[in-house]
Amino acid sequence: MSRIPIHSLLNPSESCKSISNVPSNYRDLSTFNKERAKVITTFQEMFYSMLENNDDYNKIESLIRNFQPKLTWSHKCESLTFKQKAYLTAIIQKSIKSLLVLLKEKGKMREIEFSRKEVRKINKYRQSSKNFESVNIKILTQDLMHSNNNEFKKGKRFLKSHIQLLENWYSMNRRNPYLAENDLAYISKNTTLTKTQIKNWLANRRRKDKITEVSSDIRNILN
Amino acid sequence: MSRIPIHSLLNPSESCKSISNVPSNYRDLSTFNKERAKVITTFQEMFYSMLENNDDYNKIESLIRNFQPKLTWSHKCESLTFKQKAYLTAIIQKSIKSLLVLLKEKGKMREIEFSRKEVRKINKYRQSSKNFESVNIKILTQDLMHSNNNEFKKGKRFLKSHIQLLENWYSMNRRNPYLAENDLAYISKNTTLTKTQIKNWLANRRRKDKITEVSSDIRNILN
DNA sequence: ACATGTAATTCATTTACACGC
DNA sequence: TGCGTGTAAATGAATTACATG
Repeated sequence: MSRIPIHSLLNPSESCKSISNVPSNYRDLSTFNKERAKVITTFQEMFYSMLENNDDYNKIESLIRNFQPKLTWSHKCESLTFKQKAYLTAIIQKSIKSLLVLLKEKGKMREIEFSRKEVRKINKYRQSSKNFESVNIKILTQDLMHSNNNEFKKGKRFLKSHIQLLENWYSMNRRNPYLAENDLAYISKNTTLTKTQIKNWLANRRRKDKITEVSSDIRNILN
Repeated sequence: MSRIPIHSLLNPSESCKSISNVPSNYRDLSTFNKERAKVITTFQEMFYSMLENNDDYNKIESLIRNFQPKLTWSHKCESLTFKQKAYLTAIIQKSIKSLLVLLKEKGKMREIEFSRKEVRKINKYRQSSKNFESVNIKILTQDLMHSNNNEFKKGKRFLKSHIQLLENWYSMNRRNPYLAENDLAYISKNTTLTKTQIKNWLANRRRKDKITEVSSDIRNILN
């Protein structure tokens, strides 16, 4: 698995230097960077192991959330002014957000399963705010992009074996092709598909039948 | 031959109205538009007759170049400020450029049918020179202006009736699916396909048979 | 002119997601 | 909530065009 240079994503050392009022006591800043580098390394290991384990988005997100305070370590730097600390913190949090958005947009992750309400709120915001783009800093490197691991891209075909299983379930439940509790668990266990994917697949499958039924009706009328 | 609304492409009357400081003397502006409409009409006639005569790209380009001063007639409007004149001129020149780019990009133009040698020379040149775009040896063909009629786009499907005819010819000549003089004339007469298209189609058709033959051989071995 | 390789495009289909009931 | 429905985005096979030897 090719890796994002998370270090460069989250490491604000460049930004540190560009802070308007660099503290006279450089020792503190360098300590900050050194300590944070350790934290990032730990974070990175955990992050990638989660990706490799196909852990779900919620889990990864909570990892990131839990690491945020450690990553924004600046409050321990006593020689930094409040403003500088805030600035550093903001940079890192922005980077973290970018990381998530990026992963999602590039198909490396899928939508957080927000509540219905939240989803709508986010979409509204997305539509109204043109600043959304700027939150999503494109700090992306080629490495991440050329990895072919875009599991959650839109048209990405499911494995044939999974399709087979779904089709089997469907033909067996043709009379009432709607999921019961057990069904979802069963399919979920025997594939790597998420709950949403399974539901979507069935919705699309039902529609397909409907459409082809109609068109064959039309064909019969015409012939 | 259906025609592009060159008038609407080149006519900046809309833009005129949106000029920030519309001259107090409207007469001049309307004169400008009226006069220019005449020039555009003349231009249009010549433009289309060149297209119909299959004149080459250079010739058409020089027509356009020669007409530019007349089309950007604004310098004759005394009540317009210099800034306004410049603005009108810029609009029209932009439109003219757009016209050319449009014609090229929309597949309205195709390569001239050069001799074999010439084609290779051009391709060599094309590869070495990145400025080739501006040299551009393209001509426009007959009914190219019909907006849905991008005959020379690559993946554009032939008419079903034409395919039918070609397939019929092919199945009847399966033993020796190569064109004799008469064949070409026959197909040509009963379709709107060019000589090159027919030859290409047959080459692709022969290849298709070949491929599927091979794969059925393989299938037989495997079964 | 041809076989062949391959670029560019189209089209039907698959997956994902928004929205309203 | 789950569902039907509309539709966006991506895929992959097939089609057409063109380069080269």
